[in-house]
Amino acid sequence: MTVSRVLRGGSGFSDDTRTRVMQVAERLGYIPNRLAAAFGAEQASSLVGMCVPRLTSGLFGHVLDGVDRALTRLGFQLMIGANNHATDEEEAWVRQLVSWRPAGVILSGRTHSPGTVDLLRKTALPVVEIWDLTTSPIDMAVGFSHHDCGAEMGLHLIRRGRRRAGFVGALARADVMGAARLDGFRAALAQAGHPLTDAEVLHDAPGFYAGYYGMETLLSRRANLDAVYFHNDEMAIGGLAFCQARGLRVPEDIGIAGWGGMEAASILPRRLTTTMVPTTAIGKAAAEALVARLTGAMVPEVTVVPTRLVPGETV
Amino acid sequence: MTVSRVLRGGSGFSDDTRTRVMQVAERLGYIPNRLAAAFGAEQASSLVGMCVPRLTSGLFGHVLDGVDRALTRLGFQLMIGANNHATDEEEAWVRQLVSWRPAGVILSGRTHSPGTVDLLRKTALPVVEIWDLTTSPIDMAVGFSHHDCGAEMGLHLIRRGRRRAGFVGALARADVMGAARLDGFRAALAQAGHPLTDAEVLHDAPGFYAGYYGMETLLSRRANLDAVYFHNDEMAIGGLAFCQARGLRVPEDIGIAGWGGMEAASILPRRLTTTMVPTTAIGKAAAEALVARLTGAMVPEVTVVPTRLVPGETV
DNA sequence: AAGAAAAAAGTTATCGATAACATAGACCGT
DNA sequence: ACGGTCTATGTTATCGATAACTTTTTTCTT
Repeated sequence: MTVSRVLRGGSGFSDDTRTRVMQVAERLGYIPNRLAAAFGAEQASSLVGMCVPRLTSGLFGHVLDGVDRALTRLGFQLMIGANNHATDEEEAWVRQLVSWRPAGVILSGRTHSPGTVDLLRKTALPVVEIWDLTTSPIDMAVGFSHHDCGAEMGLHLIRRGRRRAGFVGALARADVMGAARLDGFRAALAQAGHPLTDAEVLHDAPGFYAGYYGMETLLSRRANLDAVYFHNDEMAIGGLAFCQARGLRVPEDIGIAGWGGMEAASILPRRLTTTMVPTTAIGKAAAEALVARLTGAMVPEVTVVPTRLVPGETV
Repeated sequence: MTVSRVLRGGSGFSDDTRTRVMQVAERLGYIPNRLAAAFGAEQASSLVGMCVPRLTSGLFGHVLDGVDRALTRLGFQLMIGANNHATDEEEAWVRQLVSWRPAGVILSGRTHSPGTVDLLRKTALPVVEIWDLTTSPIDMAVGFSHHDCGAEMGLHLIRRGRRRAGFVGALARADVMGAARLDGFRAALAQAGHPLTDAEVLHDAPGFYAGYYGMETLLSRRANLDAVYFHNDEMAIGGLAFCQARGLRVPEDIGIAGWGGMEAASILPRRLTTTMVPTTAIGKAAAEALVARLTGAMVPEVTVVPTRLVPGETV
């Protein structure tokens, strides 16, 4: 017990004892067994789980980074998983995670299987849902509205005089967040009296290639489009590449807009019109909300981290 | 014990008992406590730790993805950390990880603090070092030689008639792998009789901006360069953007080469000359080597996953 | 110096899964 | 019916940290 007290930095031991314990621990190369500590203790462990749609997404890399930095600073360890936009994969992962008795969980998105919600409610684990806001989170939510992002961009295109806008997405599986942007975009255009002309949604990873070929497909169907809103910046850059290859002038012949605020988007020959998403800030806020909840602090149910539409030179 | 046997799918129980156990487990929403299992058992847990330089790197995102997919399939959970290219941060992370008594560790790079190596040796944990090959790994290594990548690109530039080559890097902290590429590049050029003209190494994150401004700096010092090799593709694209902004023709006036095989690099107006790195394959191979070692199979100490120089249209 | 109070150190029980061992029951051939 | 063999089920001890409690030692007060 004295050793345990010293190593955890509590009180109830003399300086002399502390020194001796430290020396022996050092000499033996003693490494505490967190497994035993977490197992025995009634209280929360220092393990946090986080599930992202895909580990290869540039945006989520930054979110992960924000979460990891915050958690490391606060003395937590991060366990990650990917759900590939499938709620059943997420449920399988959450089930595994819960068996490790973590202190909390960070999920991405607002859509979860009933089993996942049930499980998390039953275990009463602190949960932060990030990325897409929901008004009734399982526990806490940190993010922004994808619907509003789409609507804002729709309005922006209208204001810039665009009248025949299209959309190119790559909603692999059920990427409901990309779909929410499309919904918002469509709604804003309709409200302005110039409804969405056409949408091409590929069943593919949302990368440069998908943008390139999605643009090609869309233009082959509707040659008279004057703007295209892409699922994300990578796809928009792919679309831009297609325009250059075809000799289409941007923004004179056609406007291009992306989403996500990829670094490359601001350094292209023409700065891409896009929406900046504060990825790292979201990760940081999510980690801090989780830890605050653990320490018993009051935490707002929903934290809005605003996005910012950046008018570039492509619309 | 009967319940434990049933849930782990062993033998020594009747079909009737299995059914009853399953039903009750289902009804109670029973979730096994892996903490207790991993704690009590002498044998390895189903936890694997992985440390990457930065979570925001596109390449490492793919490596993580490869590792995660393979481990999930094999029934393991992944704990991650970032070392920001600092061996002491890596050591701190490894120390935390080891206290969770994981089944194995995946580290990136061949450079580790003596404390890290000591700790891993002492705990006799299976270790896979990925990304940069070493001839004497702590335990196992999966990757390729960065030095060779640089040398190969040096030779390629020489063969394409380039005689005054420069290098632009962004070796944040101690990115020894980028430095290894520069070493190989420099050696190959020197051997061919046309030594490296100049190198600009920024202390910054290796992204588009750094490439753009690194190129600007390098050209302001040496206007007569006929080729520049970049730390990675993102920086090369940044450099390319600078050339376009300045009206420099690529590859006529100056050649540009990158590294990493970023997806965007193959869809740019001019396909970037770069080196493709089989990121996902490395992750998969690392995970499989680790698990093979755990099951007692013979595992080669060093697994070479070859890179491929892709001649594009920028040199 | 005696006794109270505080500080330091020690003891026991606990968490849940499971290895190792023990027992109960089923089924067999003779 | 009896021992032998096999299968199904049960019992005990264990892993390491630590909460809760007890005992020992030190310090302080009058």
